[in-house]
Amino acid sequence: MSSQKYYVDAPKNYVAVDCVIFGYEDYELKLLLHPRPVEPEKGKWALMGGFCGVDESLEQAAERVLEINTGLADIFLDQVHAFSLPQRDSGGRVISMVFYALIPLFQQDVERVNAKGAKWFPISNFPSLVFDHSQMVENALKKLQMRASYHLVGRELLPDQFTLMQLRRLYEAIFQQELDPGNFRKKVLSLKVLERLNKKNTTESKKGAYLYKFIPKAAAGTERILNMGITI
Amino acid sequence: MSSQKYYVDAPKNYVAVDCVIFGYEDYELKLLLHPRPVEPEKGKWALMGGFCGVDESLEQAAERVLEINTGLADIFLDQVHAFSLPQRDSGGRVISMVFYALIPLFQQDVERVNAKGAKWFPISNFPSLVFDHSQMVENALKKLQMRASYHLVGRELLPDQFTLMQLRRLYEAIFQQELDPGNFRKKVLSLKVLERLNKKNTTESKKGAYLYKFIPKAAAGTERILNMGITI
DNA sequence: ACAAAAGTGTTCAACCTACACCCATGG
DNA sequence: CCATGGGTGTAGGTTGAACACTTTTGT
Repeated sequence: MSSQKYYVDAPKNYVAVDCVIFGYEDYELKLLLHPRPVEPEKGKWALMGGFCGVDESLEQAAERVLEINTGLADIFLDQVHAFSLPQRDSGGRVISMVFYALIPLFQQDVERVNAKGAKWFPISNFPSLVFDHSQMVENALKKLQMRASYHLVGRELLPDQFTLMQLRRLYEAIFQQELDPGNFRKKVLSLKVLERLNKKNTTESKKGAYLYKFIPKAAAGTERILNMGITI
Repeated sequence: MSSQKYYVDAPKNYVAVDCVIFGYEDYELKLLLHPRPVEPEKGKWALMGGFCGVDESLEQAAERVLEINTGLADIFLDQVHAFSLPQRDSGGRVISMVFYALIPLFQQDVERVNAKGAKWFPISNFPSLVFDHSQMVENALKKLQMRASYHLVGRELLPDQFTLMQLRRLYEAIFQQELDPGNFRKKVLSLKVLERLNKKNTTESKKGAYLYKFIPKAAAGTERILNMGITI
């Protein structure tokens, strides 16, 4: 079927994906950047990206970019926005689909990440980026906040087992604001998507805090809205 | 700058836009479809679409498609999702960006719309569509519902002046559920984005209802969330 | 008179917010 | 003993859902 040539006269474009890669460490939301490996603007800080081949979907292209740069597969990915102003890339007319990815930082392939000079930056303080990549980050963060106010996002960013304090600190990092510990606990537990384990973590507090894990998606009840007051 | 040839070896793809065009009439949300004008699948019901040229953004391409088919410019457009499975279009590998558009139905160019057999269908009952277009409609409706629960969308779909009943009927059409007249009125007015005029519409009720209009965006206060209970 | 929509008010439950308070323990 | 986080409880305000009630007028 695709051997037929229906659209021979139609224009073709370069199509790329750019990945806004989020991780969480040291109570901070982080962003993975690398020095752009190709001209133009070679060497300047940029999002990781690549062209979309003719036999792969945009999602597959983004997975490929992630796998090459972090060694990780099976990563949460979500479309953010397509950037397509004809002059956005000084190297040519490239339509770029932005994805954001959520990476469990502790299980990354550190050597591969470091190999080409990639670095994690705190979301609150990262260098200026090539082209429209800064705007891509801004859009991606908004979309992540949106998602985080509807779904608990810890599953993709935290270890399998975690304390409620760790989950709260993650949310504080995502929304850049402090949250009331007691209220956060009650709200999150009311969602009934966490299971308390019979273990305690005593490294981060004297008393020790119960560890929780996410109920497997299939078994989880209907998730409810988490009202984090995001108005767009 | 774009005369430089940086990306000569990179793959190129056909890129298209498809528009999910929403209108509102007779207390129903409607969808504009036309018989697909080209092979393959020529003649079957489809969204209006077109290829993205090398000198225009995706948004400009969508505006062009809209202008050609409805005669309207300056239409509200919002990106929905990019569909890019390699086999999604049996005519070739086309990456398609879906937009939804909100059209003030009463000011459309009826002749132009009818010229190529286009028709408005109620959102609750439209024919099956080519390729993945049905899924595009589904995604677009969800996105519209999302937007409508954050922003009052009447500005793009209703006449300049309208009654609160008309606005409520619009929301009932978008969310496919009845809304309490009293509560809707209170909620909407509390947003402080409507201005009551000293005129009444007496064609839809015996008593007559005040007409309202949207406060111009610049002068409007900060819009607040309209909680229509949408969980995604 | 009656039906239908306009417009206002009231009640109850649910929820969010801001705290206070006790518990456990490592230093 | 005291600072820190763990965990529970509570008082007050806000909001949404359901619904009662009065007003107005065309038929």
